Amino acid sequence: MSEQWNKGRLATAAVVLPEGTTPTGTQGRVLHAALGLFAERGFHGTSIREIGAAAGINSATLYGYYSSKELVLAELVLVGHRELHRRLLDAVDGLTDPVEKLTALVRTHVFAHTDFSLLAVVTNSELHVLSAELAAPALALRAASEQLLLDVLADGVFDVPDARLAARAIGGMGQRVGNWFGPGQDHTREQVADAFVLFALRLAGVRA
Amino acid sequence: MSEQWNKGRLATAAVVLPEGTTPTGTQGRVLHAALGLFAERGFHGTSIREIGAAAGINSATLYGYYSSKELVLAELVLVGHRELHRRLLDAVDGLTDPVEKLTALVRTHVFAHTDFSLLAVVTNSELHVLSAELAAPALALRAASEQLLLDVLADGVFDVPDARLAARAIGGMGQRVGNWFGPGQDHTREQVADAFVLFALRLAGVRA
DNA sequence: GTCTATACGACGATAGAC
DNA sequence: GTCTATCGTCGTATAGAC
Repeated sequence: MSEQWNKGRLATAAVVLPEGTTPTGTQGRVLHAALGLFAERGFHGTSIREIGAAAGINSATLYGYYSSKELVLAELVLVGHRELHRRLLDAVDGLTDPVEKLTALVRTHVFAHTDFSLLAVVTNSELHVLSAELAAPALALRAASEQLLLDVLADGVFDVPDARLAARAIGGMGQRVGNWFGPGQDHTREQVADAFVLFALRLAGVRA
Repeated sequence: MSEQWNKGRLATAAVVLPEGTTPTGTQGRVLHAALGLFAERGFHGTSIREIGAAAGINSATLYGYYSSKELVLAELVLVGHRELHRRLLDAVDGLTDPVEKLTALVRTHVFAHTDFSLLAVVTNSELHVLSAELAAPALALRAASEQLLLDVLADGVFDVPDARLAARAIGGMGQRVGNWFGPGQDHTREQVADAFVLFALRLAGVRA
């Protein structure tokens, strides 16, 4: 499912959620509506009435699916973190060579941020709104994803002054992709991924 | 001026603004209060009453200094962009060697994000709230700062597949520093800057 | 400059009919 | 499942006294 949207803190991008693992029907429309609005205006900048209108239902009907606005955000944030973590796990599954692993992780990270840029923005920039209890599952997934990169970088094959700083640098450059990648921009997702893989390998001291 | 603060989307950091170029007295307290609250809860998550309380004045008194909440944010966003741009200009002033220029830019960029992490976070993540008119001056400064990096990277000495993608990558890794750097973390600002300079040089194809 | 008091619209959420 | 109607609260901003 997709829809064009006009944003503000990000490039124009389609409102897309991972398929198969997210609700369909009215509940799915609610999630998509909330995703677009949260990405554009932020959680506190979006009202329950606006979400309802964008989903084609009355705001009161929303409460049949989610008992608070915060729970809508919690679901989006969890979906985003789950999708990224699942993809990263799949990407390194079966690989043994550290360079191949780093390549796969960066490539996958970039694609997650190009293919689901709105979800990435919401997931990264609105998580802080959630209560500690609601944020916890997402934070655990985030820590696990970071550890995946950290383990690869600490493998010994690479030449970095500090694996944690290298992980922060690589993670940061990938995370920002969600803020600028979009249709009105002249690089393909593959070009970005290829370039960022090269950057990450060089950054980690791999000589081509 | 500084004060401890407890956040959520960023590490614990002091509420600091550049000195000399920002208001003092009550107006200064308003700006500092707003900076801490906007960083922690976001613009829409912060009320005029909370800003007043944190500044030690009644919310109505605020309107003697700023005629709307949006104008408070606009000033912070402008201060942040102005400070970064000024520092970047100073950093490369007089330099001719491209490698030295890139080194100075990255180092300065990192320091701006370690020394004014709250301002960096607000500046980068709440700018989208402003109307086009109020955002314009900050966006112009941002474009100028990006161009500074782009010009250096396009100098010919470096080996990158695409200077714009390299600039995005370097900018992204630096920008994220504001979200995790803080007192409760075991790297000094110099360690971060040294590491990120090395990363940026390698990324740009400079062999050490 | 700073306060108290207040206007008034928008907010999240609920009750109850269909 | 979805609606209309509404509750109580909190939002930004202003008026006017001191």
